[in-house]
Amino acid sequence: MVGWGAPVGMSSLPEVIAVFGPTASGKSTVAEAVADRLETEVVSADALQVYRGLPILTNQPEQPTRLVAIRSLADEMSLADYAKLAHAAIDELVESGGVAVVAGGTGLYLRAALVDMRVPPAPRKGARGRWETAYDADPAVAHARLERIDPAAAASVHVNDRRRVVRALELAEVGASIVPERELLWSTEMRRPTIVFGLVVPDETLESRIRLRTEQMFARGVVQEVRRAREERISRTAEQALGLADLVEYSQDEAYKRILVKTRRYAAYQRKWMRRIPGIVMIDADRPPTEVADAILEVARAR
RNA sequence: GGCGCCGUGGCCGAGUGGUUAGGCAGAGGCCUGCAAAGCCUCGUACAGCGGUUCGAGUCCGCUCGGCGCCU
Repeated sequence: MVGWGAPVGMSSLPEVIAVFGPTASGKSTVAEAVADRLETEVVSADALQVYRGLPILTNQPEQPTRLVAIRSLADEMSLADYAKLAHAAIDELVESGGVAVVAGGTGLYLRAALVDMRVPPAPRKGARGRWETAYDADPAVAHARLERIDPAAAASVHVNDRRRVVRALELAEVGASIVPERELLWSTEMRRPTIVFGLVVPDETLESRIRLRTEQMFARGVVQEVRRAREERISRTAEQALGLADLVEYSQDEAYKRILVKTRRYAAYQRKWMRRIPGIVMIDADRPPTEVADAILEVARAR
């Protein structure tokens, strides 16, 4: 990958092996196989699998995986929280076993796990609500205000982007900025020696896997799962789980269709991320997971 | 066979004489504490043919297709 080289003639592995790919590409199974062979564990980089209570809907892996089911549905999650936990998990695995396997579905989370992005501070108490109110009163005025106190931020955040205008204002107010001093999101400066693999699956294969998985979700009882989960408070972040709203607002048949459409869209989104990850090594994943895992280990060792 | 209704871009769906409806899907881009999210950009379609008109998706006729009702 970058920043380090293996001694010539020696077979050595990077400290972190990351696996990324679109939903239903077989990420978790492959990652588990890789981890098994290396006698280590998988650290999940998935914004929704962190929640407990929706194992079917969020397609949580069967094998115990780090950072899966660690939060209750009432909790909010954030990039900064995740990054801290991910770094700790990776460090622990590397220190004890020499290598950690990171498997991601959420592009941003995967990047945050691998790179040391300096995530700007959390909003001060009340700041978020205050700026949201201001924004709702008049977006143009809010944006103009941002322009005065943080021109760079104003230039990079569109007036219609409520979330970011609000976030930028919270930060500008305390002297920070939503605009990073250094581009780290796409940086090749990893925290540790790392190699990232991208699972490549043909369109038709992905489509049929998505269908199969969605059908299985229903067969396994997502409807009941969601109904039960809905009885309690669900945080704004957990609320975004794909299908969570559809399953209560629409008939089962209609919900199935919507989930299919959204899952496809999500897969396309992940593929875009995949293409942009610097230094990513594409691996043909249109074959049994164990073979994919072998291919990954082979490439990783050759580095 | 007769009568009536309908036929809009991949889908849904406004529009009844004179600027681009809109939504969803799709494509491209952005993204630094909500990322399975959010934001930006991108579509000249009106079943076909003919007619009326300065001008028709919008009016008239015929044809085709669909639905309904009646003999």
